Amino acid sequence: MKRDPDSSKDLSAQIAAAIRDEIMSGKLIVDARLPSEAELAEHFAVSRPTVREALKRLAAQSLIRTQRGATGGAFVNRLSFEEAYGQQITTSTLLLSMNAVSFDVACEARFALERACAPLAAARRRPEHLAQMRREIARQSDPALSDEDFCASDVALHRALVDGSGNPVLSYHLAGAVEAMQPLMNMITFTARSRGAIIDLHSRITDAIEAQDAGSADTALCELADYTMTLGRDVMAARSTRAADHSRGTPD
Amino acid sequence: MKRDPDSSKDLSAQIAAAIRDEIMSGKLIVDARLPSEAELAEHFAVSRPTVREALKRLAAQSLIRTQRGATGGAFVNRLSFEEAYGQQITTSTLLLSMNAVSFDVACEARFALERACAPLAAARRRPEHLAQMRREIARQSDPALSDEDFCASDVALHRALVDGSGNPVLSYHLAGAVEAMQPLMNMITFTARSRGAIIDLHSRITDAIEAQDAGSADTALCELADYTMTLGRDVMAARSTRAADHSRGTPD
DNA sequence: TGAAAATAAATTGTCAGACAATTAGCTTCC
DNA sequence: GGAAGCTAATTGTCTGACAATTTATTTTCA
Repeated sequence: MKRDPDSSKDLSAQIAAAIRDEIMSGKLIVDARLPSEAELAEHFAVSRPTVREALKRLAAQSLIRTQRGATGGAFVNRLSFEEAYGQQITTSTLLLSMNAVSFDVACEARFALERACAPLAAARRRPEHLAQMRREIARQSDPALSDEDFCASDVALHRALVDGSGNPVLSYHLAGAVEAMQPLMNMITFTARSRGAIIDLHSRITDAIEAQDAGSADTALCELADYTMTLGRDVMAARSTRAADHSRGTPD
Repeated sequence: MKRDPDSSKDLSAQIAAAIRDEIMSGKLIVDARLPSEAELAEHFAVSRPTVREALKRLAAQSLIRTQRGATGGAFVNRLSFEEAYGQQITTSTLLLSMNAVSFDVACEARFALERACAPLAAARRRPEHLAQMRREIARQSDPALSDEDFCASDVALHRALVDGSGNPVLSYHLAGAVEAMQPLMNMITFTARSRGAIIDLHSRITDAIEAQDAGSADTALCELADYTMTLGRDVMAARSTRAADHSRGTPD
């Protein structure tokens, strides 16, 4: 375990990288205990605060966990699916919001991936997945629901569909794609008519999944993708029209 | 910007969470400068080392970057696709290696997602994507190539295919799925025969993408998925047979 | 006057040492 | 035997200091 001496990075970054390599290469296995902070400080010839900064970097990625007390220390953490979901969602959401990713591109990616899950979900969905989807459809049918909650329910329904594939790795990869769309969807104002259309498509998808009819599910998903993109384009068009009006001095 | 007072987490984790919320909610926009460490320490009523640990946590997730000097400080970082790829790959690789995910499950997820890219790639692939794929096929045809390099080239080919979809968000989501398979693929010993079969399928896929024939590309991808899973199952079978022999005391 | 050089100021990076809080294990006492 | 207390190890946090780096300002000199 050695840090790169002629690196331009911070000491704490170098040390974090050295330990990360040990973990990713399998030299440090799950639940293995790292040397104490004092020992690491001595080993790398740095001070304890510097070691601590390095450890916090690793903790931020859920690579280690720490425990106080006599038998405490830093331990290699088994990255759980839950933690991985969380990181996936954080990264995906920021990537989309910070890079001016167009609604169309994000939507295309999301539905392309979701369509990949549909056949598996149709084959393997279990009663709880169907129940979850029906529950969300019921929620969405409440006209008192705010646009934001409508989007949240939309996300929940789609995650249930993805989970129906019975492949946790697939669920993990899709988590970011589905959740990161929520902020973009929140820009849309859902009229009673558009809600009705979406709920109708959600019902068709759920019915198809229940009937294990992958073809119908795919068709409905494609229609939903088209419809969602249309809504997105309408918002963009309205926005640019308003901006143009503003620049010409037209009142609101 | 306030930290949760009755949280069981570390102070540095609470502060990191508070700042992360500000970034994710958009209150701190890209390139905005955070208060200096001394100011943050005063604001949160903690010491500077604690603030620094919090900032390192955020830096580990590429949420901020720091700069020394008079006009330096911590700035909200625009999460680039490159950085997001990296985090995606790290997380995916660890998730698979630490959770005893079966080869089949990981493989199924990967090919399901990749099949979702194929139609888009067939429609939009550009010459550089085809060239990259051909180049990797040529590399793979060299019998002197080690198994590890063969896998690396395999990953490179599939990433070129994914990038051919022309959707960077899709490429981002697939990066983890494709790259994280590499350690699992490395467990397989590729015979000349299996290499030939794989290269043949790679060629068919590339030809189909070049001909913009999404159907043929999908068929070849499915065959490749089946073949890869067969190889994986053979390895597992051989391994369990050997283990059983060992437990009965049979010599190697 | 203009440009180069020196200086000052602000900020992060690093260090040393200390004490608090927590936890496991051991010891002592009943 | 069990409960209470003590001890040791370890992480969590604080204080204060100095080094390194970068920008802005001032001074100096041609």
